[in-house]
Amino acid sequence: MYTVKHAATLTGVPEATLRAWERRYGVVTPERSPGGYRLYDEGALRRLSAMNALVGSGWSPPQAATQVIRRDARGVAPPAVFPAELGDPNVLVQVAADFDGPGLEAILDEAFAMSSFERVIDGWLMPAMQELGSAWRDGRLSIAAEHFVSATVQRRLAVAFDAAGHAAGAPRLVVGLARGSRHELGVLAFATALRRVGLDVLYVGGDLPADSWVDTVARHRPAAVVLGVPTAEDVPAVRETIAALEAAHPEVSLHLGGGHQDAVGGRPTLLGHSVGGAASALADSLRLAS
Amino acid sequence: MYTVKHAATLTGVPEATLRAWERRYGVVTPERSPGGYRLYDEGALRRLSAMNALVGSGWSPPQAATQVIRRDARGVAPPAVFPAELGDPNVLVQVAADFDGPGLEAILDEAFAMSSFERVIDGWLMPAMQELGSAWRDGRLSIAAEHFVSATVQRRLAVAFDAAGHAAGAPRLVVGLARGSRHELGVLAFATALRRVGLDVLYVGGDLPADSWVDTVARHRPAAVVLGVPTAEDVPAVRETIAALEAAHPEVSLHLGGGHQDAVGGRPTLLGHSVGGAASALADSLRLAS
DNA sequence: CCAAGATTGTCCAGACCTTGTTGAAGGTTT
DNA sequence: AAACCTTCAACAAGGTCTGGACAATCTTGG
Repeated sequence: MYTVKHAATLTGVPEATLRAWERRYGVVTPERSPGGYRLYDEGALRRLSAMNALVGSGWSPPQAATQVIRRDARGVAPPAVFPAELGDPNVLVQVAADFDGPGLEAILDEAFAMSSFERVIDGWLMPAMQELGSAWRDGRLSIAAEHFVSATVQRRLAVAFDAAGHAAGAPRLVVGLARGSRHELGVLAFATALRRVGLDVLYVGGDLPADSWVDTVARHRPAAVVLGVPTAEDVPAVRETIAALEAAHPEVSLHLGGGHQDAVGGRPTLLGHSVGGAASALADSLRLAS
Repeated sequence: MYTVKHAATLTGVPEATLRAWERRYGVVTPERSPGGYRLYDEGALRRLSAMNALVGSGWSPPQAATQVIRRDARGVAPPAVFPAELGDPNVLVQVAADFDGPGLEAILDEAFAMSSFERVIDGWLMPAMQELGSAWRDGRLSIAAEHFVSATVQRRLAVAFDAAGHAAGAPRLVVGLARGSRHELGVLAFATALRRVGLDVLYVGGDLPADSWVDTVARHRPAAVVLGVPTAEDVPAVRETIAALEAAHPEVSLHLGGGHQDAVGGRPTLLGHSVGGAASALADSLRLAS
């Protein structure tokens, strides 16, 4: 149990505001000590952080409070809370089960308000999508539910990618997936992170045949190419694409990302599994090279 | 719920005008906060946007208002907005050839500023995408270029879909593609148009197997199901999905859209090839039925 | 074609609402 | 005693309310 001051530092909301939110919107009703001191528990803190995140991303306070209360009443825990800790990846599974569109939007708002884009992707979104995938494999979730969430998340990432804007004059990269490969989510997140470190990213999407990769590289002369390897089934097509690119453009530097990057082998650099880290490392190496 | 200022920025209509339209023509009657502040919901915003579009294309305000009100009350489609000159569909082919990202963004901005969403889709975007496809078939364009443009356009549509918002309480629809079907562009545009006529749209994306369609319908009991048939290859999977749905949920009404809707046959309603017209016709029939 | 009248977007003033924050007066904890 | 907490009142900014007013524009009758 935490006192007001403690709660204020943990949530980042000033004490007075904490009390005002309680009085005006009833977003929490903390226990009281024998002497009348507020005592916040973890749940209260979670709600306050959630409210703070929503308000921070533009929701009006009463709206944010209603949202937080409504969701809490239904037992869906908000994703993120404390400074260091991003939330439980399972929340996505729960909104997915309910096909709760507005709830999903709120959760994404909260999550992205909570921390940097890169941290949210690495620390929460990708694990949560993993969890979603295994919920589907376990039969806890229909594929339609998984689809619904993926589609919404991908739309959100698309917005982020567009918002990250163009960087003319910076080293150029071509980013996408090999023929047959369609799980764009991770590679789109990575493309966004690359834009955010100031690179000029050409995103070609999924399912691009090897000879098209060759054409694209011939035409744009990128400083580097990034291929996603989201599933084990993608490995052969990725190898094929790499072979074609190495034959036609031996000078271009190849990089692999995604869950099955290690299974590919060969010369390409492996980017690892941290979107943020990989993006800045790649930017550094390209800037050094140029 | 949005305050006046928010509503003004979202609809592009100045606050004072918003109030005047309410006072003079009663085009909306927003809820009020306890303190008397106007609170606009999604439906109000849609009506205001519609009115703004009509006024912008030359209608007198009272006419526009009665039109908007009548459509909302009876589910009747708004008349076609003025024949504003939409651009040459070939421009897309040209930016595609150059992989000109910023240029493409600019073209899309311009197009969507030109007229209503529906008109831009029907009168420009879909023809332009057709043109793009045939440029690729003729070898005038690499598949990578086609990909690049499709991916960008789809992101733009995703943003529009999210911006169209939720309509709680309205008839619900499930919209998506059958197993193996992956050309989401048209169906996503249609889903957006459906939201814009005030329906509660659950968009499930592409590549959804027949039994998942059945599950989704069982869970959400939509008033109608919309399946896209973008290519001739999709026909068998669409038939399979229809058969499964008719077996499990004979009461739900099925609708087909997309370029190859005619090839499917059977009982489902054909939506035709105009996004705007089909959306309001569908809204009309659902509202009559309920 | 012009003048009278209606319409429409915009603006204004003074009152009221919303919300984060501050302060005073006093109780609690250690 | 020092540090912390309580409530309640009040405040400053920023936003919004109403109702009227006004210039520009459109419509209408002559």
